[in-house]
Amino acid sequence: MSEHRQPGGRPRDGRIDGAIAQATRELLAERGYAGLTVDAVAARAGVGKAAIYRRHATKQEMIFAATVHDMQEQPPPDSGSLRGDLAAITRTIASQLSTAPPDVLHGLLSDIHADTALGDRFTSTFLERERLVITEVLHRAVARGELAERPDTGVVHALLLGPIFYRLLILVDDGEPIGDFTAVVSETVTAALLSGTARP
Amino acid sequence: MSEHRQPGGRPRDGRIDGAIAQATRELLAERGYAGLTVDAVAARAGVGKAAIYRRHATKQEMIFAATVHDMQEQPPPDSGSLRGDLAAITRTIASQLSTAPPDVLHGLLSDIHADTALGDRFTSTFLERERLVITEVLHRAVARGELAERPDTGVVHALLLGPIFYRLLILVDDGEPIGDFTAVVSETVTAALLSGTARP
Amino acid sequence: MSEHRQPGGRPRDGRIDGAIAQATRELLAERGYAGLTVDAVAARAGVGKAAIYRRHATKQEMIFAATVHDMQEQPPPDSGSLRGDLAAITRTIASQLSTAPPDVLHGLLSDIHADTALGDRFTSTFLERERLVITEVLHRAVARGELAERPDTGVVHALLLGPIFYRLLILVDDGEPIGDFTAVVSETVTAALLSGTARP
Amino acid sequence: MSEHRQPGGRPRDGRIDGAIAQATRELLAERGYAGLTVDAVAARAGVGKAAIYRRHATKQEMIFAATVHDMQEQPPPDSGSLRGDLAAITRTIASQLSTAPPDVLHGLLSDIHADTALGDRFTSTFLERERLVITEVLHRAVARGELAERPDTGVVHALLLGPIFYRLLILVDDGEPIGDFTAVVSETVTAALLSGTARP
DNA sequence: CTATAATCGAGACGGTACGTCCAGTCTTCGG
DNA sequence: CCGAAGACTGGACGTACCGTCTCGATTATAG
Repeated sequence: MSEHRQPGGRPRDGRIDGAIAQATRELLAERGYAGLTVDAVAARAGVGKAAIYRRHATKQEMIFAATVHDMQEQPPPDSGSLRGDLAAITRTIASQLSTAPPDVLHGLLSDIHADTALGDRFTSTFLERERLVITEVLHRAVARGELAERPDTGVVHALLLGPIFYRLLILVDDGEPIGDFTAVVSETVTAALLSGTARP
Repeated sequence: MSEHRQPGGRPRDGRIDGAIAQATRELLAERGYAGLTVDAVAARAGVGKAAIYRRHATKQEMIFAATVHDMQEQPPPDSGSLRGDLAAITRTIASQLSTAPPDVLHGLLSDIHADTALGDRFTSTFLERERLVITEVLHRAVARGELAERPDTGVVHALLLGPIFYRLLILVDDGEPIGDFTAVVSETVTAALLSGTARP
Repeated sequence: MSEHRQPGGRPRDGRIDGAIAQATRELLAERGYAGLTVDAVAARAGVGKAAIYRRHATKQEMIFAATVHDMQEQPPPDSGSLRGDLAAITRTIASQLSTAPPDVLHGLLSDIHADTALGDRFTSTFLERERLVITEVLHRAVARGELAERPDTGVVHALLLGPIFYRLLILVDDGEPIGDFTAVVSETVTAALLSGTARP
Repeated sequence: MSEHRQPGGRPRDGRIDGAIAQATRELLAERGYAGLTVDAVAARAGVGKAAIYRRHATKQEMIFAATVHDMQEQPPPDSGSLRGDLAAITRTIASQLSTAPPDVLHGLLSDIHADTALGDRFTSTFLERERLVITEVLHRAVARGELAERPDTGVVHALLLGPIFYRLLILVDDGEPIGDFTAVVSETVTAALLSGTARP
């Protein structure tokens, strides 16, 4: 859904992309994922449906673009210790996951798993990037001498982010502040790694 | 959606409930969550749509009933140690989550979070039961003297089941056998609890 | 159900109106009034149901539009005598009523009397026009000097068209050719008017 | 739909027939022909649906029985003249047609023409009886010497009853009292017959 | 300065599914 | 067997929404 025109013809109006994204986010907040219709987005954005479909192949792509647009994970600055690096990662993920309501994230995940193309985009945009971040942090720990060998990235990935997802997307209405929880998670995984427990 | 019959009138045909549930499961497997239609379920089950809607208010309720029908978690038999109990829990959950394809579970979670009524049923049917299981296991560990005080159930809940969900529903296509992974998870959480790391 | 387009938007495809009307007429002929379904009309016309409901609020409106589309009665050319004018009217009505099978006309009348909006449209489209035709013909007769005063239009209306309706829609399967009968009717009414019998 | 029980088993409760008929008539008056449902009739009559279908093969038969149950035309007492006899017939028919609202009669006619079995019953119950009445009256007139030969019954039938139907079922909302109109009709037909106009 | 070409809002199009409503049948219980 | 109650199949209804297409009007670059 990009790279599409060389000269000739009227250029796309850049403001429209923003209007679509904003209308999408507003309507998701107002009516929920299931209640979102493309017609409503077009109306709210003051835009024709064709303008939307010229930019996004499906409704799901549109939502994807509008909600996760800039979630591009970067490895955290080296904090000097594995403990600090993992804590930074959990905090970042937790705050990103908190920006959208749970029903939107579930809807998105559902559509992602129903559509191969979107699934691949999701994997390469997020999961792959998360893997890289974790691999980098583990690499630092090995270089520092904190870890004797590099643990399996996939295991750490699930161990570290799984509880955050579960807490935010499944349990949802726990009263406790999420900050305390992320600290427990990173601390637990750090301890497991340092003690060699989390070795498959 | 239950207990609504006093005498008089033809009783519901119990076989129909089963036929609907089975047709739903078959079609979910064949066509995926998004491809499931109520008409197709009715046709496959050899049943009128009215019979379905007499039992389930919406398509989502029908799927919910058909897929999670008997997933009623029981506390595992006392294995004699916290380590053994937690390992049993992760194995059970992992095997239950593996029975349905990921797109079905995501679809269901999505619908659950889009519908308060369904969400409440989900919470009380599953999450609450999982909480009870975990609370019971932690209670045993305290009684045994393995733990000095009872940790927060919610934290352990997310710490234990989160990675399983993440691994099965988000990462999905990891080559490794899931059994090894569940062992790592339960081992990690056990270690954290015994060492007192997972205290909020 | 008309005059609703200012610029903007794709214009209605005029061919679709025709396709709907024709499919409706064909299916009425093939399956009868009771056997007509909107889905079948859409399928036969190669058209979506939405296109039908964009044009007609209900199935009945669709049938109404398809069957009585162009039945717009005009006063017959002045034949020079009341007798000739009335004969022309009965012939016209009889031939129009013969174009649709009786079950269609009864179904339509039934629906018309069940729905005020449709009833008003029917009245203004047909009955009013028939009244005008008859009034005009009676006016000519007065002008010619055939009649001393103008008889009540409603009485003549029922006296002239009632027998035709009854014969075609109620008795139905009389062997005699309808042409002979219309002649008798117009002759009878003419005689009654000229002799002053039909004066209330 | 009759003649069906010799000994054995519980006898039919005769009061039920009446309750069904009355509930049908009430609901027709309240909700119109199109709004009548069998369930509603059963509920109003305090009766099971089976009791209705044990007595009437279809909803239409039920309505037929409830509305036209006793409309059994008898030849009017000999008034001494064709004029008087025809006037009696039109008055009787007009008063019978006025007992049910027009939408009910149209609905019934529509269903009658959609269903051969009902159509035959209608024909033999009403049309045939009307024919007999008219034939008898014409016979009297011939015997009296008022008419030289017996006119075609079918023609007189349509000529006499057609205007009444048209006036009551099609035009409907004419302000004039129907009594005046029936007089005009019978007078017109009488004159036509006596003068020999209505000869095919 | 005109021609070409892609854009825009608006909204109609085919298709598909939803959830509702009845008709007519069947099944239970009790009388 | 009759009766009330109510579940059953089957199938149409009218609504909603998706993704596509068409219209007339705009707005750039290319010639």
